[in-house]
Amino acid sequence: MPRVSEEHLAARRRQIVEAARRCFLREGFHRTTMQDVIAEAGLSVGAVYRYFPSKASLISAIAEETIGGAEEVLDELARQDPPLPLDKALEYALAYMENQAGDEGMLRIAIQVWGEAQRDPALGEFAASRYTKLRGHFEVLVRRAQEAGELPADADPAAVAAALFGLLPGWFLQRIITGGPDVATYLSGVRVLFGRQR
Amino acid sequence: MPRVSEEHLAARRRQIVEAARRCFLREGFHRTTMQDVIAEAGLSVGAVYRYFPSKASLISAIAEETIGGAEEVLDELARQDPPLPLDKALEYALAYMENQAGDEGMLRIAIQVWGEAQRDPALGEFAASRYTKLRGHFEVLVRRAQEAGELPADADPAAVAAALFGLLPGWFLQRIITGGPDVATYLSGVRVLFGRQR
DNA sequence: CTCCAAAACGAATGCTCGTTCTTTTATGCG
DNA sequence: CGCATAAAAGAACGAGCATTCGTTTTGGAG
Repeated sequence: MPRVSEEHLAARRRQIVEAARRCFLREGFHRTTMQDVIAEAGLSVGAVYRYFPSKASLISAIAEETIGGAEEVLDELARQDPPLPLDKALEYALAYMENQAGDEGMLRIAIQVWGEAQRDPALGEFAASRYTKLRGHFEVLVRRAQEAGELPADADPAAVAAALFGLLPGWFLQRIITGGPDVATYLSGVRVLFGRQR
Repeated sequence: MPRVSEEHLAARRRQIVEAARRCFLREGFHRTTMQDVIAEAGLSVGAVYRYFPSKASLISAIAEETIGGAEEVLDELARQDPPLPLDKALEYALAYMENQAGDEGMLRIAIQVWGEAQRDPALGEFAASRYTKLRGHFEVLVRRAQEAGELPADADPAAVAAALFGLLPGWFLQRIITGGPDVATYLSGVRVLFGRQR
């Protein structure tokens, strides 16, 4: 099997990442063994190690997928023209979160990444930069809301973005840990706090 | 050393828990070994296993401490008379969080507990019930705010409480992962979203 | 059709770690 | 003062794990 097509290589890689995702979802990073991932992928030790030199590299790949999904959504959100009012934007973002909060969703993995990021410096830096970028998308929205007169012009966009952004993990943590409120209920609570139109 | 005093037993237990806390903070649950905790406590294997029958039980004890700290604060918050306006209450709660968000703080451990709670059913149920209780304290505050006319009487107190509560992890996650905004900045953003007085 | 290198395989390795268990120490009571 | 016993010690065990590496398979170039 020499020099196989690029597509073949990419497909194998996906096959392994998907297997890892299922395993990590089921058992968490530390309880899933390489053997678990290998068996789930239906491959051999050697095959998997050809694509990922270590378990940590597999975890990184999964972290990338997790954050990448949210990034796509928030990126599109920030691009909407005309810009969505902030509460609609929040609704849009939370709709994605609700999708990913189930047993199969990426958010359970995101929570594990946070834990891991605290002790794996490489993952820590990666997470820091990507989450900062994520928040940046909200900052764009806030600026546009200011231009539209929806928010006071003298407000600090970064601060408002941080508050809005915080409402996302604020929701799905409660959802995943406590079985908390659904998005509609949560949003109704947010809107009450927001005064009225915002 | 038979039948030693209650205080001695309690002190030994604390000694072990404190050692574990330091280790877990430094290396996370999975990278700290029992040997690490034992060495940090300056005790022997046998001594530690007399107080905690397993590593999981040590993790549970730490989880208890972590959540217990927040519980005390929010409990007191809900009892304040006259009740604090919601933004002041948030400020109060966030002040505690800021205290615990540093390298030595319990919030880093809380994040690990979330990951663990997803795969250890006992810890999962424990976290679910305790976090629900935590949110309940905010619900009390919301009801009182409604009585004071600070919020519309027809709002769902549980929903508003969830939104407020979500702002806490929303802050310290950003802080710990991305080095995010300090509490004052975050609060300023929250207040902008809140319209004005709320 | 041949041949070779890339790809896949999987047995073996070596280490780490949680836990057990036997032995030693030390305390308070009689 | 010494005995009974709780507490502490720490050597040893055994399972589980990530990773290595020598071997086998296989696709495609010539």
